[in-house]
Amino acid sequence: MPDPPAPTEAPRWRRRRDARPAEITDAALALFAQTGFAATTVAAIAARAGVTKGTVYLYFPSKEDLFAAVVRERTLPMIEQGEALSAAFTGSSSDLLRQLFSRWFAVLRAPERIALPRLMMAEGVAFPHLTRFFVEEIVQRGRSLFASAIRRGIGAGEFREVDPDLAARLATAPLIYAALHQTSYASFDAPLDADAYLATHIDLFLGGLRADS
Amino acid sequence: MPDPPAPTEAPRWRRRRDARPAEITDAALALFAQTGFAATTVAAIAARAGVTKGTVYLYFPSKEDLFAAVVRERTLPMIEQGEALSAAFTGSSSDLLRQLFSRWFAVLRAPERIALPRLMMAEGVAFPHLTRFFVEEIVQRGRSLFASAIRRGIGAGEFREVDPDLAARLATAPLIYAALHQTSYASFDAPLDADAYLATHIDLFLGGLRADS
DNA sequence: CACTGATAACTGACCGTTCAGTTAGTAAGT
DNA sequence: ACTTACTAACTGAACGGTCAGTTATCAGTG
Repeated sequence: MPDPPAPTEAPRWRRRRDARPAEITDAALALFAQTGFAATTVAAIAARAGVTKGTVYLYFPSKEDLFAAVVRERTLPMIEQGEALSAAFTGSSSDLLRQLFSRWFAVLRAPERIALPRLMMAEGVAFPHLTRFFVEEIVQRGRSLFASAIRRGIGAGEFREVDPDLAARLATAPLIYAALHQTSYASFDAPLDADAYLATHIDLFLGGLRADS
Repeated sequence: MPDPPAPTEAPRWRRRRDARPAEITDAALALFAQTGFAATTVAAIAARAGVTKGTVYLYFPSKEDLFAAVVRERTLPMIEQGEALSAAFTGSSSDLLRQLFSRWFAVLRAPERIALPRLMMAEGVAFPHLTRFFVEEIVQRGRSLFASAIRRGIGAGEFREVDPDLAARLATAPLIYAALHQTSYASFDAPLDADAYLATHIDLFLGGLRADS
């Protein structure tokens, strides 16, 4: 005869309404980062979050909305952190840029952090609303951070007269590109000494920006 | 009574064995560039090429092989062209770099050209074989092009002593990133003056590389 | 030049599978 | 006993890939 459930047996599941959304977005981020949006199934996200597919749809109306929630949740803090650093900084503009470079690069090199920019770049075409949000709230604000630092340096006579927006784009591109490269190509490419890369970038960039010659 | 087929009536289709593969890869590139690999259906590619799905499978064993064919066909010529330019160049290393920057950027900014790097970055994880090919035959060879020019400049005392490979990565990143940005974000971002961007990059980069101070 | 197979390029209907999203019912919590 | 978080089985649509049949083309024949 079949055993009756032992009294110590754990329940098949628990009701944890408050914890679910974060667990689901965590799982979604991890899987999106690994395999992309289209190639990740909702069932797989659910499984990783320890629930079933139906539960995902209790908290998020669609796979796309889940994606949007992940992007909003996981990218904004990064920007806000940078803005706080910048606002509080009192040293030279070169040093501020050095700080920004290092912090950003450290963050971006984490596979789960660069994943969202990569996803937006790769599969964003299908989600114009989300892309608009991402560009306005992340890309532009991130760039402004660097542009302000450069403008500050020009004002102080520390840097040459250059267009701060262009210079900011040029400052950030190698950081972002290297992070993208790392997740996509690194395993087939020659190894990259990330610290040396960053140091050389800072060196060349600040060298090109310096007010002399 | 039914009309007999008029003698001038065009046949429903033509047998054009030689032309098909190129027509199919053309159509595939256009659609992959627009919507990505996963989101593009073989039927849509076939329709754009003026055939039906079955025909696509007469020429390419699978959708993935079709993708591989597109990548191989459309990226290699770009590299070979750059290598030819570099080999024939006789001026200063700064001028060679200026040339390489301009040529590459012009090519990369064409939406259909940057599409493949973007696709490899975005969906390459699913195709390790293809990614290896792409990295070894395109990414590395492209970088070597710039590294050689930089090494040449260092040898001639024109540039500072820097790691040529790192510098080459830093030289190309802004070009590639801007091209990626253009196809993904540009319609939601502030407009970018591409010529000024390129000029500023050349200016800052060569400024940072110059052998003095 | 007209006719006639023979050949292979091409079609289109079909199949098996996968997956986003739905829902009727079950069990945890109170 | 009542509410609701959660499950699991289901649906309908889409897609990659296949294949039996159709038709354009052409060499060979008279």
